[in-house]
Amino acid sequence: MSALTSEIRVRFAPSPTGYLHVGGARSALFNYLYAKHNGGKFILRIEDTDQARSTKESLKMMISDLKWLGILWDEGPDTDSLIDKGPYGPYKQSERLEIYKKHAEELLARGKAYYCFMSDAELEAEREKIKASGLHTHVESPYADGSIDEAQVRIANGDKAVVRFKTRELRKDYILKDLIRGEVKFPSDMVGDFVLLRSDGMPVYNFCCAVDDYHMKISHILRAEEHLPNTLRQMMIYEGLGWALPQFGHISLILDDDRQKLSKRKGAVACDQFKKEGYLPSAMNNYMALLGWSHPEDKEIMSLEDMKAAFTLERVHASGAVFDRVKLKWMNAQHLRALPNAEIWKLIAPFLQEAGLKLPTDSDWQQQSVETFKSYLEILSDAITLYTPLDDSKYEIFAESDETLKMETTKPVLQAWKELVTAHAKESFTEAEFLQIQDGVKDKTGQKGKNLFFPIRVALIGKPNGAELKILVPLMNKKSILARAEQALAKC
RNA sequence: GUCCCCAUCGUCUAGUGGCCUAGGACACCUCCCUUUCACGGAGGAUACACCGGUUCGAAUCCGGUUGGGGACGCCA
Repeated sequence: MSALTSEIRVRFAPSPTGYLHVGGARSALFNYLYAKHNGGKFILRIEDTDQARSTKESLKMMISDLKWLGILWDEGPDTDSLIDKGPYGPYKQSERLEIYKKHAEELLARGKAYYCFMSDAELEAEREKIKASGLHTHVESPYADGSIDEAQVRIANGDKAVVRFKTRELRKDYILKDLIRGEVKFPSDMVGDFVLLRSDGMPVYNFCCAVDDYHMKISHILRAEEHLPNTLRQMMIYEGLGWALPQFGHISLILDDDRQKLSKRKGAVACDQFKKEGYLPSAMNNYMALLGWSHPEDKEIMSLEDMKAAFTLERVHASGAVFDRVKLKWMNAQHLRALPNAEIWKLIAPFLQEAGLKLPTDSDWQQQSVETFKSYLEILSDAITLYTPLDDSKYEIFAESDETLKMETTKPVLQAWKELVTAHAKESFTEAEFLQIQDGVKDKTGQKGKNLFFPIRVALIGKPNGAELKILVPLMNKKSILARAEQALAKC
């Protein structure tokens, strides 16, 4: 493959140890957008070498979250069967152990790595000693220059050893040309002799990451800034194995209000959580994209397609971004309200059902109700509060109605309201019919403005503020309106 | 502590030496629409961290200071 036609290949490489975090989702998004903008391939690789923490359940959750967001991959485990697809598999690191082993041996043979027999206790003691001395925190292994043959004999006899990369002879600066940060200079002693293979033979992150990126022909590595120091280790591995470096770009971190790395302790950070609260994937993507990237024409509300078309690394910037839930919510409302009413109903229906609300099933009513409540909907779960007053079994008079109920003028208004509704010949009300009754109440009692509307609204939805009465009443029927009027009256 | 990264309104950002008396969005305030609330519309307040250079000219380039963050694992 010539340099001119070389394909853009990027990857998202999560470890399946829990749900998908918004930070991870944003990394996945950027990779995806970069691939799609450039006609390249987006690969999903599973970093499951930490057997203690990786689970199949987590993998399934992760995949379902990615699927929900619509960030789909060209190579990697199939979304349903989890069976790998693509020419550079397997895509799960736990199935690539032979490859890592082979390259570790290569490094060992070249004198770039060594077996280290230090015990946990020895490492701990060494770290304490170094900490006291102040300088850096790298453990110096006494085994760095040991004979490999002798080490292998010890291992054959049952001793446990890790394979470490030897950094101490690499006295130089490594220059990374980061696509987002420009030139970054790492002194080689920034890292100590890091572990390649654990004592049980499982590879460690930096090693399999480098090996896989090479074998999977990854051209661009776009990942979060926290990986910047790892990049030095990976550069050393590439160099040790004589491989050409891919391009790197380190995206800023997503921060919490207190400017620390976003963490689950401060509220929802799992995509799944946002899904459950009723955020739309399109809004999530839109919001995440704008954390560190901007549209060339400053567009704010965008679809995935808009973003694919406009995404370039030149517009990704390097400073951290605070995750603002308020703006996310606003953005969700924008995406939601742009949808047709029937579509919105389909989205809120599961939330209403989950809340146990019994509501009319005819689609005209459903769409009309969406039209009525739309401007109050920010996230799908808001529908529950909005629709609850429409279910007779859930009707209650809220505390915020107290003031209205205490007004002297309220009782006569409610009595007149009840009388006129009773006199109404049909079970349902059109907007005009309601207006007529309302005028009747006005004439009978001489009340207008708040004195008129607040009591009626309380008798309708249990609180003085909310949607416009004339569009609310046509969503209700006579029987329930009357029952509610009784209840409100009883509280006067 | 050591190394690395970052630095424009409260927040997300535009800005790549003159178009900047710094633009947009969220949030906030005022007004309009509306006999409520929400939506929508119009307006307002609010920022180039600091100090030195370079330059005719600096938010933009360079150096330093300060502040914030990240990494220092047989986690990823």
